[in-house]
Formats: sequence, structure tokens, C-alpha cells
Amino acid sequence: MDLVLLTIRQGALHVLLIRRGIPPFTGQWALPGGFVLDGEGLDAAAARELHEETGLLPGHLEQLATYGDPGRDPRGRVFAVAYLALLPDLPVPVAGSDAAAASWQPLPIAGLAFDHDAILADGLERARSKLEYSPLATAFCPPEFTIAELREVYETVWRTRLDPRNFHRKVTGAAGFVEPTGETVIRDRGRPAQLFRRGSATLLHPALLRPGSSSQLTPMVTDSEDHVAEREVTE
Amino acid sequence: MDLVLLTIRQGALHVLLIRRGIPPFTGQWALPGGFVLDGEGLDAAAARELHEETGLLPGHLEQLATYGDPGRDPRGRVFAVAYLALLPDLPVPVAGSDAAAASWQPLPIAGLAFDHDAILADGLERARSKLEYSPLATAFCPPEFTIAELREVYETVWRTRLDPRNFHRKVTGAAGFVEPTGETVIRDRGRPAQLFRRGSATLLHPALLRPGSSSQLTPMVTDSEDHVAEREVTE
DNA sequence: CCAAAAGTGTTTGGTTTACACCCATGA
DNA sequence: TCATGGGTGTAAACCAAACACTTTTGG
Repeated sequence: MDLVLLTIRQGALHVLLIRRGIPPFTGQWALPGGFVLDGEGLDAAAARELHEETGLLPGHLEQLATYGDPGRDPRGRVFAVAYLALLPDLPVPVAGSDAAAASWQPLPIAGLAFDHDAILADGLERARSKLEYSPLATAFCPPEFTIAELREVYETVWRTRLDPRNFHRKVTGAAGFVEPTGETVIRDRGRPAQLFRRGSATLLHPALLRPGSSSQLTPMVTDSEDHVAEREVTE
Repeated sequence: MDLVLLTIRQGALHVLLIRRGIPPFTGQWALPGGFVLDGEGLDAAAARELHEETGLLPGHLEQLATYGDPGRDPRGRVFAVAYLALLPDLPVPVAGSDAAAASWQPLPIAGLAFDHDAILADGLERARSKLEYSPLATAFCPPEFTIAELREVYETVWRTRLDPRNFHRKVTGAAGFVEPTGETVIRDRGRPAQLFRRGSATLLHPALLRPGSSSQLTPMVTDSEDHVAEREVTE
């Protein structure tokens, strides 16, 4: 059982890694993991491991895939069921119980033990694509958040820039994605932002698609900000 | 290792099942499966099992999920990695090597051994959703096929009726989905249809979405065929 | 000629993008 | 007041559903 635990800290995607204290791959970074106990289901085992490593209850936890190629573990044939979890930023990195050290590492990262580079890559791609058609991005956020904070999640995970104005409309327009709390906050300078919490939807409609996945014609103007009046709006 | 092998026969979706010859669940239907051999990867084991059961090479084969809830096997804790394959209609159902009997069963079906009802349901849902954004429907077709035959695949898997005219345009308009062979055939009565083969795309763009997933307003007219002139086209 | 299936064209309406523009606050 | 971020309005382009209509065969 291996866990891909992702969070966003300081505007960058991080993954929880442990430094191995025993062979093989002693001293190398690896995904946290453990074993399934007697009488425990796979999902339950993943949730327990997650709690042991981070002290958190799973906001979102899903099975990723199972890895069992010969040679992935030098000790012999070992199968690993990988799980993916998306977590809000944590107060403390918390060290695992049995690991030499545990810490959040910014992505991209490579050189992990076993086939964990590949597992991490699969987890990342799964997270990226799930943001498109599920309201999962809220799992990275605290219980109450602003639209700009939610947009930062998308921009960080997709490594893209999104138009704040269109993003706002799409998110608030997708039924059940977010619900306003009625309160506002000032995060930085500027006009106060409304606070939202997760809605009840499990699927987004319409979906938010990653830019670049569509076949676009070249736009006439390539600037990224309003700067010149292109046209007078007569109203 | 369990296999969800789907095909379309006589306009209905079928799954390959074996009748168990040994306990537990003797005499009940179950998904075909087997064990991973030494030095064999998971994907390779699934491909080998598929070949043993059907004599076919995998057109499309992908890992579905891993099942390991306690109690799924009365003999004790057993983990099963499930694979999903979509196959063209086969000449012979072919009996498995070690199974008492193997045969294609039309869906829906229930009462399978172990947790195979749930595995089959997961496989079906995966197949349904993959038809939306991948050109996988062609895996159900022979090497050359007509657009109407491809549409039948979608209609069968989605249990929906699709507009033949819009479907034709969407399929031939999605880059790399299908390529015309240049030949035509007459399948039934009516105008001859062009033959196509799979294209090189791995992702559909734009995607074909299942009807009903979107939030639709009530249409003004509920008839299914052209029958009355609604409006004169002045041109 | 008629029925039936294949395939094209058109209209309508929703979605996306690219912006202009207004709003509310701290400095 | 100005800079800054929050949020709404709008037009062009694109996409999808509904359906009229043409083409090409068999009976």
C-alpha cells in the first residue's frame, strides 16, 4: 500500500515523502505506505495510513492503481496498491510513526525509491484530470475559501494561468460546485472577496477544461491583460 | 486477477463468464481469472489470461481496480486485480482451459460469485465513460466498419438512441477518430455506406458526451423524426 | 415509384474566450 | 486619489441539438 498525498503550500504543489530508514533504498525518499491489516478493507487501510502519517481524516481519498511489475522491489515480487489523497495545507508536516523522517517536498521531484516516480506521475495526472470534471479542487482548500484561492489551486495543479473573470463566472455558474457563506474577507489589497464553501455536486457541469487541450485558432491579440480599448461598448 | 471481457453480439452487450467447477460458489457464474506467474507483470498476466480464455490478442486492455475487502472470498483474505477488455464479436465463444464452461452472457446479469457483480458494474461504468473521450468504441468493431455500426456500439453501451446525422458529423469531425478506406458497402437496404478504420487519435476532441449528463431545458418538440415542416427555409 | 438508410445543410441556443468596465478597499 | 484585486457585462467564435432535405440503393 503506497500513498500519494498531495497538498498546496506557498503556491506550489507538494507531495508527502518519507526518507527510508531500512534497506532497500536506505536514505532515499519514498512514498509513505504500509500494510493492510487483518479484517481491514483497502480503502480503510489507506485511510488509516493517511491518519497515521498526517493526523488528518481523508478529505478525498481514492484508489489509483496497482503496481506489480517484476523487479519493482529488489527483495522479490511485491504488489502495491496505490492511493491518492488531496489535502488542505497542514499546520505541521508531522513525522510518520515508523519512518526516519517525513516531509512535504515541492514538485517536480524524481529519484524516488522503487517505482515511486511512476506512481507519483500517475497520481499527478489523475489529480490534474479530476479537477476538470469534479469539484475536487476544494479538497485542497480550507472549509471556507475565496474564488481567487480556488483559482490558485487550479493554476498550481495545472501549471497554467486562468482568466480571473471568466473563472469566477464558470465556478459560480456550475451547479453545486460552491455555495456562498454570505461573508467577505480581505485577503490582500483590493475589494473584499466573498467566502464560499464546497457545494454538494459530485460532478461538474459544465466542466472546467484545461486550456491547450482544445484545438484553438490563433487569437488576433496575444496580450494577457486589458491595456488598450479595442472597441467602444455603446450602452 | 479477474477479467471483465465485454463484447457486442446481436446488438446487446455481453460479458464472458465461466461456470465454477470447484468450491466456493460451485456451479455459479463468475468472471474468468487466474494468477500472475513468476516474472510476469500485471498487464502481461492479464493479456495472457485473455488469450487463454478467448484465443484473442487484446484490442484494448486496461487495469480497472483492485478489490480486497475482507469477506469477498470465504476462504480468507484474497486480493484481486481486475482488468477490463473490449473485444470485437468473436467467431466462437471458446471454452476456457480450466473452467467447467465459458460463455458470453447478455447484460444485465447478477448473482455472480464473490464480489464479481460489483467488479462487473465498475467495468461497465468505466467502459461507458471511456467511450466519451477516447476512440475506444472501435475496439468493439471489426477492422473495417461503417459509421452506423460505430453508432450501434455507442447506442448499445450507453443504452441510448443517438441522432444518426449529428453522430456522423461528430465522428468524422473528431480528428484522428476514424479514417475512410474509400470503399463502400451495402449492409441492409438503402444508400451504400462508406467504410472506415480506426484512426490514430488516443483522445477524442471534441468529446462525444452522453445525452442526459448535461442540464437540458425541455425541448419544444418531442417527436423523434422529421415529419412536419416546422418552418420554411428561405434560401 | 416508394421505403429506407446515408449523408449534408441550417437554425437555434449554449459555452468559451477575450476583453471593457464598474466596485470596494488600503495606502 | 490611486493602485489593486473582486466581480459583471458583452461580442465573437465555437460547439451541440434538432430537424429539413438530398442521395443512393432494393423491392
